[in-house]
Amino acid sequence: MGTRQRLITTAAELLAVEGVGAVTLRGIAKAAGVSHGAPLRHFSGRAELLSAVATRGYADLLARRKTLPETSPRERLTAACHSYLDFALTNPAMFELMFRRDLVDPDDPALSAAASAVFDTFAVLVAAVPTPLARSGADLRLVAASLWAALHGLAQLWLWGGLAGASFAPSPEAALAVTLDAYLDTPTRSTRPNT
Amino acid sequence: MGTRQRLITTAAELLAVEGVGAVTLRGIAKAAGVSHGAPLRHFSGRAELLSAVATRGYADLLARRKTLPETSPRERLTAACHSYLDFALTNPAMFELMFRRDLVDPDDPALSAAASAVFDTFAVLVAAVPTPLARSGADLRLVAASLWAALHGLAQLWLWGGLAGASFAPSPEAALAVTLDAYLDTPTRSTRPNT
DNA sequence: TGTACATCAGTGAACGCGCGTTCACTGATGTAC
DNA sequence: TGTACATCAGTGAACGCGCGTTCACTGATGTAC
Repeated sequence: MGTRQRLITTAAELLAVEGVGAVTLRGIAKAAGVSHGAPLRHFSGRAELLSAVATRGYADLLARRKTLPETSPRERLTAACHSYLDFALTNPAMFELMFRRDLVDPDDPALSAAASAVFDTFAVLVAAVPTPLARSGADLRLVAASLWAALHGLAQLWLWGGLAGASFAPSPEAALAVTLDAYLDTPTRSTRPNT
Repeated sequence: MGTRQRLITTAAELLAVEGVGAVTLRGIAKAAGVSHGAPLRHFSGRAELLSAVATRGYADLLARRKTLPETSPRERLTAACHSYLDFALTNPAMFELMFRRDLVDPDDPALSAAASAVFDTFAVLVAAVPTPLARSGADLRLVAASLWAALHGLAQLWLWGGLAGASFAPSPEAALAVTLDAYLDTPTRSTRPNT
C-alpha cells in the first residue's frame, strides 16, 4: 500500500481511537511511522488529508447500503435508518469529522460526491416507500431530507449526550423507533405504550 | 457591568461575528479591551468562560419560549419548532458552540441546567398536543426527544449545507413543514403537492 | 479623621507547547543515450 | 551494458505563530482600629 493510502488509513484509525482533536498532520505522520513532513508530499495540507479521510467515511457509510435486505422497500428503508444511526454510534469521531466543515475542504470534489451519493441513495430508498407523507403529496426529496435530518439529529444528540435527561434514559433505538413511526406510520406500528 | 459579564457578552458578539474558531481567551480579552490575563481572574480557564457563553445561548433559546402565542397547544408547539430552527439559523456559531462538548465544560452545572430547561419546556409543549404518536401510546418524552432531534438535525444539516443538493434547493422552512407534518399529521395538513 | 493593612482586579512580560509549513538535503529509482 | 542525468518520496532541522497559562507587579478599593 502506498504512503498516501496508508496515511488515510492510519488517520482513520487514529481518529477512531483518539478523536477528532488528535488528527493533526504531525500526529498522523507519527502514527504512520513517517517523518512529519512526509504527508505534504501527498497532500497539499491538513484539510486535503482530512477531506480524504472523511471521503472514506462517506464511502463506508454508502457501502452499508449494499448490504440492505432484499425484502420490501419499507424494510430496506428501516434497515438503512438503523444503519445510519449505527454508523454514527460506532464511529463517533468519523461521524463528527464528516460534518465538520472547518476541518475539511468543503470544495473537495471527491468529498462532495461521496456525501451526495449517500443522500441520493437514501432518497431513492425513501421514494420507494408509500409513506403517509408521500401519499399526501409531499415532495419526495423533501421527505427524504426531513427523515435524514431526523436520523442525523438523533445521532448527534445521542453522541452529545442530550437525549438522556435526569430520570429519562432512552436507548437510541427506542427514539429511532418513534421517529420511524412518525414517518412510516403504517398498519404494523411498532410503538408500545410506555416502554 | 462587571468585567465578568462584559467578557461573556463580548465573547458572544465575537462568536457571532468571527465564528467558533475565534473565541480564544486572548481574542475575547482583546475584544473586551482588557489584558489577556484578565479573564483568568473571573474564569478558571477557557472552558469555563465558553461554558458561560453557551449557557447564555441556552438561556436566549429558552427566553423565546416565553413569547409563544397563547393559542392552541398545537400552534404553540409549531411556533416553538420554528423558533428553534430560526435560532440556529440566525445564531449559527452560538448554536455550534452549544453542542460542542470539546469547547465547553460538560460538567458545568449551570450549563447542564440551562440545556435541560430547554428540553424540559419543549417536552411540556409536546405533551400538550394530541399527536398521532401520542394517541398510539408512545412515551411522550420519547416523542419529544424524537421531534427535538428532527428539528436539531434539520438545523445542523442546513448549516452544514447538506440539505441543498444539485438541482434541489429546499428552504429550511419547507423541510420543517414536512417534518411537522410527519409528527403532527392532523386534519389541517399544510403539505401541498410538489411545491 | 487618619493611619496601617489586606484584598483583589488588572497588567504585561515570559514560558512552554504543538501546530502547519518551509527548506535544503539524501538516497533510491527510473530514463535517455 | 554502462554512464549521466532527472525525478521524487522521504528526512530532519528550523521557522513563525497563536495558544493557554504563570507570575511578580501595580494600584485602587475596602476595612480595622
